[in-house]
Amino acid sequence: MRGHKASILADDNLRRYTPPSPGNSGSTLEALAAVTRYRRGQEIRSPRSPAESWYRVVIGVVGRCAVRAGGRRQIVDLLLPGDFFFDSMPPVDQHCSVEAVVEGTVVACYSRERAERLAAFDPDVAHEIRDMTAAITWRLEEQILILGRTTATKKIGCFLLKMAERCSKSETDKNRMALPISRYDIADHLAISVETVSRSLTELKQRGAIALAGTRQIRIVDRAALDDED
Amino acid sequence: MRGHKASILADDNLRRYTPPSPGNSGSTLEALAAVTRYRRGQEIRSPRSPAESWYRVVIGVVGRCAVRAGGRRQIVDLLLPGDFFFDSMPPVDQHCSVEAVVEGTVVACYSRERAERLAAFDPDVAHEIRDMTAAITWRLEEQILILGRTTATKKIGCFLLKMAERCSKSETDKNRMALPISRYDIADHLAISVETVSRSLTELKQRGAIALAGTRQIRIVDRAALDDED
DNA sequence: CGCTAGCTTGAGCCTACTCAACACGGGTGG
DNA sequence: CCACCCGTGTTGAGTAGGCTCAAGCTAGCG
Repeated sequence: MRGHKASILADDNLRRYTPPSPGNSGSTLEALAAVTRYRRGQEIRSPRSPAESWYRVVIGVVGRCAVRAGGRRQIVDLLLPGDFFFDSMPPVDQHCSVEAVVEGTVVACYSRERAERLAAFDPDVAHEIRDMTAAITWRLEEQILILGRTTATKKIGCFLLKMAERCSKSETDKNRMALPISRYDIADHLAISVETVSRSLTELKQRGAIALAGTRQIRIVDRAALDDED
Repeated sequence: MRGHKASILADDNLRRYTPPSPGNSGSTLEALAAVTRYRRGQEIRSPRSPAESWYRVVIGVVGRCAVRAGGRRQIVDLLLPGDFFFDSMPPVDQHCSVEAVVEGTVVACYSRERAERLAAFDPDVAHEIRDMTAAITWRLEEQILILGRTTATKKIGCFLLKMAERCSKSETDKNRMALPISRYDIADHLAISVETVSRSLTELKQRGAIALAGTRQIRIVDRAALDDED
């Protein structure tokens, strides 16, 4: 994106699909990053300070969840390696948490206060921060569009396309994907029941839109059948 | 928000719909604002340049819509006076637009490029921009939580609470609200049919959760019955 | 070997969508 | 003025899709 200058927040060592930007010596902000490994289901918190922090997923999957009073969980935002997220202010009425969705998830944590101080000096850092908040907004809007679909099968199809897009960045086959999360997590993400997730997948398989190898290996056969509009 | 210092982007002059006067020795960014009035359903575009812009709703309601192939419209984000929004990159597969939802909507438009240049000099402006993007993120997440509700009545109830919160800022009665949009727009916002919107409202009325005076005047009677969790 | 977690499939019920009809109000034109 | 139309809102009947409850199935693991 911002070509010539090295990305300060996204260290090449940690980020997988970062645009090549060498020559970055003495990155101030990266030195502040605290990289932590989490077990599945473990809550993600700032290890150094309870204040607001910025995070970036390095390995695995992170879910920003809201737990309703009835015990139902909803994964508001699903974060893959390279994605940024913030400590969110908890909503007034429902409990909100951030947790690792897969085992061995690795997250880099930055101090928000110091990052903002750095941004005040370096306009490029400020611009980069805006880019990454734009990415957050973009993900959320896509999620709203998915949730607005009429049937569960369309939601699943759209979700699979989006996940394939995000999972297979800079990979050979954009139609092959190792689904990183369980059916239960998909259900909580799309606000449908697990049984319906399973039924929709088998329906898509029988319709010839996708092909399954095991439960997690998914190959997209007919893209048009997946984003099939109303 | 930011205490003693006056907000630069949200100047009271713009709230009163004052066209920017050239040579104004006041706020730099305010002078860049182009304030335009829109008819209902009219698409909102930058009047001065096709480049990316920042907008703020002054009067009325703005909807950021996605139109599917089947003709179904979805209002991804609903913006009330004081809310900011950006030109969004159109999604690849579905057409996206920004339009005035009520007649006589007034929108202030800023040059993104010049605002960013100003932000590079003034850290307070930069912080303010971050605050306003955080507000966008916050709205979208709330919308996802609403769409994740199980039944249409719960969606409507949650939506009413959110709207009452946003409509009656700095007003006397937080339980009384003049609903600014039609049932059809609510339906497109919550991804349910118009008939279901109407049915849910009558159900809430009969249940004693709300009281209706006409079709748009709504009084919230029992808040607990509206955000009733699963 | 039994246990558990993840996944699938079936049966019945309930919700929301669709189609349809009707009520109401504000316009416009005869 | 009334007649009419159109946009909005409400209500009803029938249908389709998703949820719940329940059972079974597989794989990994102590």
